Amino acid sequence: MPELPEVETIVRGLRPYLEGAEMGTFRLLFPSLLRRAPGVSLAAFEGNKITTLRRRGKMILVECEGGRTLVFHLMMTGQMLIVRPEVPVDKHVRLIVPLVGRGLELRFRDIRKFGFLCCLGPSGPLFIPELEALGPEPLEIDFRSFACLFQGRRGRIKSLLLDQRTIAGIGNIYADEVLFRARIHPLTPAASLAEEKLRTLWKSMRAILRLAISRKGSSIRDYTDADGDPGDFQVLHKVYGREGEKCPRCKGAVRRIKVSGRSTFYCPHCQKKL
DNA sequence: GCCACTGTTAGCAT
DNA sequence: CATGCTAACAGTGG
Repeated sequence: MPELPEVETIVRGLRPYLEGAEMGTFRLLFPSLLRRAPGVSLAAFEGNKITTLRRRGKMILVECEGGRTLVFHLMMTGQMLIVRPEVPVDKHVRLIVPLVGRGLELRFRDIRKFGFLCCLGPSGPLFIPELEALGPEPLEIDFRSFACLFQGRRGRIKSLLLDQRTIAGIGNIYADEVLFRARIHPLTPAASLAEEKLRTLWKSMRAILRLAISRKGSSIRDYTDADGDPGDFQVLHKVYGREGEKCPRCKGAVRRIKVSGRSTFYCPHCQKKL
């Protein structure tokens, strides 16, 4: 579930707990969490101090002294929790990282086991394709560059917004919300969008993501930030999950279709097909 | 119980 | 190469 706004919220919540903290002995409860593990040991991170927490797309980067970095991806159900050690460890906890001297630990919990962790740095790889292949950040890209993303592309606009190599961090919910705000039909061939429409799309993308971040993301299913705050952007979802409800703009009914195998909500009246 | 559905992505087919 | 489907997994709801 976590898309860019949720991951950004999680990172901001974790910062005060993690930056400057020394990591103790890792407990890896689900070894498959570790991706491309050969030659990489978590033990190399023990005793390292965390310097900086960053977000890239939907990934969380934990940068450590000594040039090592932990890259987490929450996929659909991953959670990063800061808890006291006496809090019971349930069966979905995949990794425990004690924070030395703080009476707390970081736990990676993930019901569906899709999430992963990559270790970068000395002795391990410096680059991983997951990170390198990522497209630009939606809140950093300028309009000119944004427009170029869709030139000569044959895909439908929603599919491309979801494609992390095209642009990073947008998932199913925000793709629908952005397209609704821009009044663009999700099946519109991306290359057919006129400059004016693309500018509207760019502005809508920025507005929706910024608003969602300010509301600490959307509380859906397993999501909460580090402090257990579920966020409240979901009440502002205009179309996502609202099949049959009235469009807030024209009062017509919100429709649901499949695009790239994903549930897609839109208003057929406001978002005309080209 | 069974089946359909779920917010992501890699990998394979086209 | 680019694009589209499906499986990977576990839980929930009809």
